[in-house]
Parts: sequence; structure tokens; C-alpha cells
Amino acid sequence: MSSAPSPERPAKRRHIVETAYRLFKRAGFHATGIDRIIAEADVAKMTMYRNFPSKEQLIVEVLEYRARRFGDQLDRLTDAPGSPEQKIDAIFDWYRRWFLRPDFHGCLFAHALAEYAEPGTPIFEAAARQKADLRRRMADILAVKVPAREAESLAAVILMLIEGATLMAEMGQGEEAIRSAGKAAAVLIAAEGDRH
Amino acid sequence: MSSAPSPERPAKRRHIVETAYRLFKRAGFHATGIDRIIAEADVAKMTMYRNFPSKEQLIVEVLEYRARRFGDQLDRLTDAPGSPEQKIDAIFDWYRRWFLRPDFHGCLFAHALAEYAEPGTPIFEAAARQKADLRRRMADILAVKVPAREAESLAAVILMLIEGATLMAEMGQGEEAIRSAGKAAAVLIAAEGDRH
DNA sequence: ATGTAAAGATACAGACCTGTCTCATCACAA
DNA sequence: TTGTGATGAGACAGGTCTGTATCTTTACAT
Repeated sequence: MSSAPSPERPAKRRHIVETAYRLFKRAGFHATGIDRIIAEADVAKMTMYRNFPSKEQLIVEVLEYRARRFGDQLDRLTDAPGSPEQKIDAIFDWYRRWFLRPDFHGCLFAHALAEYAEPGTPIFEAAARQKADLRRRMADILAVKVPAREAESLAAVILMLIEGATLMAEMGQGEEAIRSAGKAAAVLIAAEGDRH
Repeated sequence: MSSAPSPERPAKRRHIVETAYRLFKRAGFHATGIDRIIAEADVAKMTMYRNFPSKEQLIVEVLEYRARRFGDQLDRLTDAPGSPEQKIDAIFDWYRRWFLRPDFHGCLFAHALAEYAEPGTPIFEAAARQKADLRRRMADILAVKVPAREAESLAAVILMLIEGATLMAEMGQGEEAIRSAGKAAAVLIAAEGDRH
């Protein structure tokens, strides 16, 4: 059954997700209508609604798609051998480069939380998962150097620095912000390390 | 001319702003329609449009109204005599209490930046002003202890911690976040102080 | 060549959006 | 009492929103 569909027939799904991502990122979720997405993707409306049951589900899949891509990039960055300090620094450097990109428009996950603030809803949970995942990754990195409990709260603080820096970057102060945040993270890691 | 209007006749303005604030905070800007605002405020549509030329201008006034209230509260908090460390700690404590309020729904200014991301537009600028103002206040506090240049970047880092903690609070982790952020801020202030 | 599934095109429903217009009502001042 | 300005109430315009239905066209496998 389904008889081996040709390799690229349902490639529209991905195309729609990527187009929607580009528009959501630039203009936000509520402000981006389905009509705009299908026009930009050059796709019929029914193609969109046959692949995604609703706009909400499309948003969730966009968020999951981007979370996967972000996670993959982070894996490549932190799989290289190095000290926890070097790995955290590499993450800060990734953000620095992101802030410089001309298509930078802030964090899609934070924006999703802003527009869909109700806990328990699919969009909220998808966005919250990405933040929890990033925190987990950093805690794992830091656990090499400090006890698990301290690694957890240190990771939380570094996550806050990163999220704050991303907000500053939306206001055009990303370069300075990520530099200060990176230095602060190094100081905090060193201070925690001294106690063990 | 204008012949001394009765003391409370144009009190509708403030009532509309406060009602709009309550709704924007809960559901976001795009998701909150004018019809909903006037229904909740129990006001005629023309009363709204006679006081505010557009929804955009209403949003700007809501943001300015809240920025003023926040500034006033911060003044009361930091005008009391005390060390810079104590004043910064008082600010963190204000956030801790804010996070615990049942009507907490995240930072309205950050949400405005998320939904209206275009620099130069009135809403974006109104939101950015609040963040710049908070940073300025903290830099002034810290300038008592460290040189102006270091006070500036220390204030930026503390602002990032606060903004990050606010995001964590939206995800139900405000208590832990603000505690960790406050400790981190104290460490960073101490570290900077040691160098002078 | 023919069957099948995906996609295009397009009209449509029903709701909601911002903003305007008109007219009746109310409070208050001279 | 009469005039004035703010407000209430509600219709309305013109557009956009999400989501559905219908019909035609395309592309590919057998």
C-alpha cells in the first residue's frame, strides 16, 4: 500500500514549512495570514490544508522544524572536543554570528510565547520545549566541570543571558550585548568552578 | 476656550487605556480587537476613536502609561538610601514579586517588540524606550560603585538577566530563575567592584 | 494507455478586523 | 431654558481571516 511514492512528491510540506517560517519570523504569527503564506510559497490553498489541519498545527511544525535545525547546528558545534568553557563560548559565538545576519528578527520561540501565552496549548509547549532543550544541552556541557545541581542553575543563568541578549539584538544592540553576556558567563563559570 | 471642563469628564481615556492594557497583556496585541476592548471597557466605539486616532496610537499610549507606572514604582524602590547592591537587589525582588502575581503574563514591552518588530515604528520605539530607560536607571545606580563605562555594561548584563528571567517566568520557572539571576548579578557586581 | 493520487484554481461561508458615519441622549453652564 | 460638547448605540464599508468545497489539471506507476 502507498506503493513507494516517488522520492520528492510530498516535498511541498517542507517548502510550505520553510516559507511559513520566513514569513512568521519577519512579521509574526497573527499578522501572517494563510493567504500570504500560500501566495509566497506559490501553492494552492488546499495543498496547504491537506498537509496541515490548521494554522496552529502549521505553526507547531514550523517551530519543531526550526528547533531540530538549531539542535543539529548546536550538536556540530559542541561535539568537537574541548572544555566546557570553550563549548559555551562557541555557543555565544554562534549567537553573535546569528545577530549579524541581515535576516535576523529575534527568537521565533520567544515570539511564539509572546503571541500564544497560554500554557498547555500546542504552540506554547513547542516553544517551551526548545528553551528547555537548550538549557539541558548547556547543563550537560557544564556537568563535566561542576556538580549536576550547580550545572543546572548555571545553565539557567546562561540561558537567561542569551535570551536577554537576543532581545537586545532585536533593538540593534546585539553585538555589545552578546560580548558582555559572554564575558559574564565566563566569570560566572569560573566563580562556580572555584568552589569545587 | 475649553472653559474648565468638569474635573472627571475625559476620564474615559484612562479607563480605555487601562482596559486595553489588561486585554493586551493577556491575549497579545493582534489577537485583541477594538470591539473587544470597547465591550470590556463598556464604552462606545466612537468614544475610543475620538480619544485615540488608531489602534496603533492606543497601543503606544498603553505602553507609555505602563512605562510611567513602572518607572514610578522603581523610583520609590531605589530612592531609599542604600548601597548599589541593595538597590539592584530591591529591583530583583520587585521582579520576584511580580512573577508571583496571578495576573502575570510576561513583559508587555517584550511582547510588543515581538509583534511589532519594525524599528522606527511608534510601537517598536515606545517598547525600546522602556528597556533603554531601565538600563539607564541601573547604570546610574551602579555608577556610584564602579566607573561609568563599567556601570553601563554591567547594567546591560543585569538587564539581560532580568529579561531572560521574565521569559523563564512566562514558562512557569520564574521563582527559580529570578533567584539564580539575582545571585549571578551579585557575583558580577562583586567581581567588577574588585577591579576598582 | 490507463488508473490514481497529488496539486492547482477558485468560489464560498462565516466570522472578525479597523475605522467611519449618523443620530439620539446626557450632563452641565450660562 | 437653551446651547454645547462628550457620549451611547448601532449600522455600515471594505477588507482580511481561517477553513471548506468543487472541479480541473498534472504527474507518475503500472
